[in-house]
Amino acid sequence: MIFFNFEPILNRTLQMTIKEIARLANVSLGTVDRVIHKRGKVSPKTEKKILDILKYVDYRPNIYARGLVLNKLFTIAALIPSFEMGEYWEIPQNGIMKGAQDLEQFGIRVKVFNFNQNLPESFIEQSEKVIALKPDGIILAPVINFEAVRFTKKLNKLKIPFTIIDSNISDSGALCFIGQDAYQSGKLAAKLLKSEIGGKGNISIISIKNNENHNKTLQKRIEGFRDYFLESDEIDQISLREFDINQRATDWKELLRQVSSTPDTAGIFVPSSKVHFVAEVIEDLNVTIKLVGNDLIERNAHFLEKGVINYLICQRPENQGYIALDAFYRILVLKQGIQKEKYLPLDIVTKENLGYYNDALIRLA
Amino acid sequence: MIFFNFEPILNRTLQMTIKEIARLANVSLGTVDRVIHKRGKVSPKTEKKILDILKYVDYRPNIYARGLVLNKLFTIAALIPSFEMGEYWEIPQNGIMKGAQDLEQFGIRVKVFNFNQNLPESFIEQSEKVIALKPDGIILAPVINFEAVRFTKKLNKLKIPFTIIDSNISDSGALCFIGQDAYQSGKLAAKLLKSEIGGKGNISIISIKNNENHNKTLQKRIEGFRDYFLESDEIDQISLREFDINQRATDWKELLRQVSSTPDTAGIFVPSSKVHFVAEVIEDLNVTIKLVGNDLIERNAHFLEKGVINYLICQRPENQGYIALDAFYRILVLKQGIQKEKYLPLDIVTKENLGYYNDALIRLA
DNA sequence: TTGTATGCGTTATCAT
DNA sequence: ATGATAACGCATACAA
Repeated sequence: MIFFNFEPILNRTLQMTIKEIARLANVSLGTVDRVIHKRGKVSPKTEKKILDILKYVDYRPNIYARGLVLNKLFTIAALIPSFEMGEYWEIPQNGIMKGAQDLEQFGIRVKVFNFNQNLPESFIEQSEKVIALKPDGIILAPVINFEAVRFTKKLNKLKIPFTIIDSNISDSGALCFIGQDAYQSGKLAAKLLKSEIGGKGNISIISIKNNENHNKTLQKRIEGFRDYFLESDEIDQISLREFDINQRATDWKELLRQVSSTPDTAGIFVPSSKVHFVAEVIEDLNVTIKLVGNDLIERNAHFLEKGVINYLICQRPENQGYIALDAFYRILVLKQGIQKEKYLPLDIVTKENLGYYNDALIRLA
Repeated sequence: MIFFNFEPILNRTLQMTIKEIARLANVSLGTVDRVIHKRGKVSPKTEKKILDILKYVDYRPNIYARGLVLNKLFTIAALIPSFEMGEYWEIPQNGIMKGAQDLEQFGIRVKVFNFNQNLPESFIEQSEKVIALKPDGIILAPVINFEAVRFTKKLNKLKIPFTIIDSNISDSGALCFIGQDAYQSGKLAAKLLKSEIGGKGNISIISIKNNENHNKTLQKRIEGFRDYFLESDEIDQISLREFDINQRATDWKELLRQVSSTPDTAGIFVPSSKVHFVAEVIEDLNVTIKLVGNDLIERNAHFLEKGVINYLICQRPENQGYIALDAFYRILVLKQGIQKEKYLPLDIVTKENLGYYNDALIRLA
């Protein structure tokens, strides 16, 4: 039987200081510093000698000393949708604010700019404010895809580093993307709903939107949902129907009521946080339709607890904001590298584990 | 319509320094320091004046400066079970090692002590080594309950602060507990299994153990599992059977095969990471029994992918270790407070979302 | 090309 | 009871 007993950390010697390295190399600490920061004006010979030592002792600067002397304040701008209380974007924003609190003492400041996700001109207006601020970094939620792409191009020209959260833009030049795999999220929803309805029956997919824009996340979730059944062998026992509801129509609630109560519906999938609107209808009609949706907002949690919504699939939106901020901390302050893509787990939330997702925000990379 | 646009951070003035506060109070910075650290030898009058100013400006020390001057190395000992590669405790240990890496530059060092969880004398031996090290803090996994309780009493006497992970000890005097709600975990397992078997049939609960000890976590999970059906209205459509398998018996695999293949079994719940042993049997017998268990270890992930295990309930064990370490960082270095209890979410892992749980470790509070 | 001096904010020690 | 000062490790401006 093999037992492990790691002790790599304790075995390491204490961190070397520049002073000690200077002594080892028989030079002054100014010279060592010039090598470390590649400021030149060092003879090739001594440079090599110092580099060798640095490598050998695995020199890592004392972050306290560096933080103290730099005494720098980094400003990060977050450009995310506005929201009313209880709506989805409140959660990522909370994560950003929580990160701001934690990282303030490390020299990271945050300014949030909210735009109306139904008005491209609002995005443009706020994005110009962001640029005027000349931040050290930007966190971008590209929910208005077309304008967001233009914005990223501008940022690349201005050489302002940025991270993307929520939904990705390919080849945007972003430092990293933090978000979800929407396609797989749809597949997961399909699996859960199938299990709930016992493997056969009619399923409705209902998209509820507030504008005409093409919503990538919604589409990918639906795609994944559909594909799950296409790949399944029980394809003939399940039939899918799709409905679109536009909240701008004055009678949208009535329309929603109609599509939700289509006869012989065993299950409904709403690929967004707006699933609670359908839950209201189902509760009101008092029918037993299994319901799966996305995002743990208060309204959805309410119906989850009541058993009207059966499953919610979540993407740790609070962590998205926090991690985006932490990424800048690691890059700007700690001068570390970070991974280019961070896909957060697709959490399955149900009545039974709901309680432990409410304050699940945890720091870590 | 109300839109939010938080900007609390940017509005705050730059952090005050002790020097500036001294100037405001017309004293030297030595006096201010004495007040801050309650070292006395300050006249009540000036003390009050300084305290008022400190409060007014919401003084927060510069952590870089403090870290630099303290230049202290804290040693944390982790006392956790030993493991063979791929076993459950490898994961919490990995989380601890990851935290050690991240926090090393902040002056936190970690030494891990592994004990054999089937041998109380091994725990005693390792716990004595821990005490001999005189660490600044201890992370304890009290899987051998009786001995662990005695150990915590000793720690309280010695005034060595400690945190508890995995399963709790009530009134132990620990700084905090980081773990799971085992009872609720069992309930969740019941819900999932019930949904999978379509709400009726025979279910077996199989406990696989390696010793005679009373295992609190296992018991609570089973309790929760049972209670779910007791509280359910369909109680008469489901029947529960319970089996115990002791791995010390030479023929335990054969026994496991027998209980797993009990006729008319629609579902099996294994309240531990050892569910893969049952999965092997089910796969071998080539029967369609729905299977739910705990913990995302490699062997279980394997059977999840194959569809032999239907659901795994996980408790972010990697984060448990990381958070425990982070707690000490916050207490010892940042001198912050922490919450006394941190229950991690009960994650539901299935074939469809498995991929995103593999590297889900994230820093944060 | 190299070495030296100063200061960042806090803590702790020493005089007064 | 209070004030002055050295030190932590690093970055940088300046002197040699």
